[in-house]
Amino acid sequence: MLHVDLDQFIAAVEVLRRPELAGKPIIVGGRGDPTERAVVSTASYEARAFGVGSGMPLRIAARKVPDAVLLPVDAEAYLAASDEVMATLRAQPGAVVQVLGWDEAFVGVETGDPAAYARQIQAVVLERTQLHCSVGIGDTLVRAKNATDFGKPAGIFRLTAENWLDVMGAKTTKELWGVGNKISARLAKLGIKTVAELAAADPQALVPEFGPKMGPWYASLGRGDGSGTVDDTPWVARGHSRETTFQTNLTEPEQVHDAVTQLAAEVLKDVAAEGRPVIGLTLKVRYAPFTTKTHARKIPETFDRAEVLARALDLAGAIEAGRPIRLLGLRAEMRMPDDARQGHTPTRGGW
DNA sequence: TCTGGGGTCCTAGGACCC
DNA sequence: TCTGGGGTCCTAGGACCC
Repeated sequence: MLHVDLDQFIAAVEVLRRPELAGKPIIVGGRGDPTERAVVSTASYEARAFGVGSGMPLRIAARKVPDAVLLPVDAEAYLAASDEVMATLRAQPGAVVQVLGWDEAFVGVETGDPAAYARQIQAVVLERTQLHCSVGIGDTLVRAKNATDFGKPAGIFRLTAENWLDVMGAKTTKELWGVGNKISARLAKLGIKTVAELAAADPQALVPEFGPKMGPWYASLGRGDGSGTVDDTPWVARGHSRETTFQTNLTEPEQVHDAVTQLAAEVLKDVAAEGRPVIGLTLKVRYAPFTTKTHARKIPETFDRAEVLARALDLAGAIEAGRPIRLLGLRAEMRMPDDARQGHTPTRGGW
């Protein structure tokens, strides 16, 4: 199968409607204001040369590239461009398309010459949308996904059981799709630093540290193994969430009370607007300095307004118990029944 | 250097049941 | 008086992805 990934997608879309920006360092993020709390969504290659990348605070990025063109995120424009790209992929002969995000998708196809098919995709996407893409070819989803990195920009690379360890073996486990900083560090504690070491690990030996599912799953990631099937089942969202980040941290109990109450009210509106039954509603908080540590409160299914507010206040109380209060953001999540994809391979994230 | 906003999935531990 | 062994469900918390 193939993994198709648009090159510097967001920046490229911006250049298409403002051709005079071509060749300039472009940074897209937040509202395009580097004095605000926001992060970089995408930087053009010219900006990346200064060390700017996705997820970097906008303030820092702007400091690194004084001459950068800073642009606000325009989600609608990117979604429209994305739809065109995905429609183009679906129109290819024999293509089964699984969308992973605005700018990437798996394409499953039976062909004797995947490289030629990949070149064809690049040509037709460029012709139809004026966007360049890189293509990874692989015998599993994991290998195809990792292969794309070696094809960038605008190239093609192939990873199979044959060359997986030759190419990936010496890399750190963090390079793997699904292994981040935390898991990489926990693996290192077990003496596993490289992909080759993870590939050689006994899957059962990882169970005590990572659990019955994730332990063997990480071992298979190290080998590049996993599903070899592209799944084009129409997407059904399992949940929706709303998140707010405060421009300055909240420090007073009254501020926390007001903010939690307001978010709870917003998400209640979302629940009412959701056509399907909602089976859960959770409020979470984010602290500064940034940690993933959260407090959460599950809201009963009645979604009685008073009940929601009571839980919100309970959450506010829990926040205040962990003084001093330095509240960075709040998040409210609702969940819908997810009978559609029971037992699906964990890919975590994406669409 | 200081952290968006939208998602997905897994796990530990407690409550409860037979 | 002290306490098996198995199961399910729920809550809170954590990790990762784009």
